[in-house]
Amino acid sequence: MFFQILHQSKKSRARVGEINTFNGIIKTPSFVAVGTKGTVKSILPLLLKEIKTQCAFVNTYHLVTHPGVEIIEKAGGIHKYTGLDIPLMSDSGGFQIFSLARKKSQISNLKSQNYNLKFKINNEEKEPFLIRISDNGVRFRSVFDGSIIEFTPEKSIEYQKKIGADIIMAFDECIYYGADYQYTKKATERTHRWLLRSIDKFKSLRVNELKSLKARNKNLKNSKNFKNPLNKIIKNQYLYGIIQGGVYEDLRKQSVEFVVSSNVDGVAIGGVSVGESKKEMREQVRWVSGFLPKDKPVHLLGVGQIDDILDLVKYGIDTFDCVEPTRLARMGTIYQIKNQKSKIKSYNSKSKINQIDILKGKYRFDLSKVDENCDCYICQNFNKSYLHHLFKTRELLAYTLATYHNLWVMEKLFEWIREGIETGRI
RNA sequence: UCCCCUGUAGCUCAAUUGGUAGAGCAGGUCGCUGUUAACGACAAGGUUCCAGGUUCGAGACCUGGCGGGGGAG
Repeated sequence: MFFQILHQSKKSRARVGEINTFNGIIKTPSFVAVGTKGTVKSILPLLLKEIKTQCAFVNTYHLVTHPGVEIIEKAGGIHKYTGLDIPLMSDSGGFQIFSLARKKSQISNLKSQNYNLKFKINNEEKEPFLIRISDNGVRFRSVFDGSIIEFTPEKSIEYQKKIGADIIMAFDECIYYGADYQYTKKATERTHRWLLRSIDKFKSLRVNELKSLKARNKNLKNSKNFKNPLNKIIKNQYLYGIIQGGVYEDLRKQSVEFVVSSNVDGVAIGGVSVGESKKEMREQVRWVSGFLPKDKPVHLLGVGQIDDILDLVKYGIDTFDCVEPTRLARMGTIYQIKNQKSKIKSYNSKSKINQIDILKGKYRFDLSKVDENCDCYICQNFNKSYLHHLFKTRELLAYTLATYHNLWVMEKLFEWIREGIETGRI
């Protein structure tokens, strides 16, 4: 069974569960570390094991631009290619419609079908990375070499099949913040059509695979080492559909209903954390929370910050991917576990975790532990002054130490949350 | 003792033929939510070594100090 709920909270929609993949089990609620280009930046895969990171998130667009999906497939898939031997999810590339556009004006140009191939940033003409969105798909420019790449739902699925992550995403359009109702409706409906095409492609690839496997089996059956790998091949990837709908309640509800009723293995909520306020972001999740499936895992794309997570778990979110702990770590922001002895009246994530900026001058002479209340390798072995020093002198180890610690704290947070649900506190 | 070079922001350096000083780094503050991110934004910071002089006007030119570097004896 791909997903099962082990404990359902009576206080909220929060639940403790398990996602079963062929590369391991993910205990949920869980954090998904971001490893866009096939690496959780600055962290060796073996350290991820130590941190107990359960799952990582790679990006199809980035892997298509480099090194290309063919070579990953040839290497035996993303797990083998990268050494990331934990469950992996891949994003479809849909987020890049938002993130590579950068400028609203560029989207407006796209909307009005006047495709300016150049746009200005600081009076400098730039080639756009997002060239065109149409019903068929999207044309991007590679951030690696500027070459033009086309993404359609079919291609995204094909790419993701070759990459070989355990959980893959249907191709969607991450709608920019500030889009009007009309555009949001149009884009959301397009995402729905893309979902059906993603599912069709996903199925047909599976059928083809099955056929070729059966053919191969005929030759293999008599072999001594033969074990029936059919199941593994047939169900080695799971497909999630993505909910859009922007900041409009009715569109969000239409979207969740559409996605949940479609034949997917899990659902993801997209189009959040694109510049809206926290309140708006939570609202968008709340609107759909009552319609989320009970028998399928629910992923929230791109969230969260420490103080977002608990509330969203209560809305029924099982997994979260976010660059926050890893990016902040590289920028010198270190999570700190607050003194657990202090009385915590209302149980929330913020009351548990703090942030400090290790680059601040005051840490230069501070020999205290990076985090007094943390038992990770970093906190057992290094002090603030040393970490500050590594950052100020741009020593590469800085990024590794900080990322290790932040991911460790993230895992702690989710451990508390799972425990809290199991013991009825959440 | 003499000769040459030099002195501008905490540091390293800019500043057209003299038109009342700019940048990088450091220091400071802030930001980062499906990673174009070991990133980005902002603010602050100077009686241009001192004292005279030339000039409408000097960081630039002149004189004399003082400090630094180099060379010759």
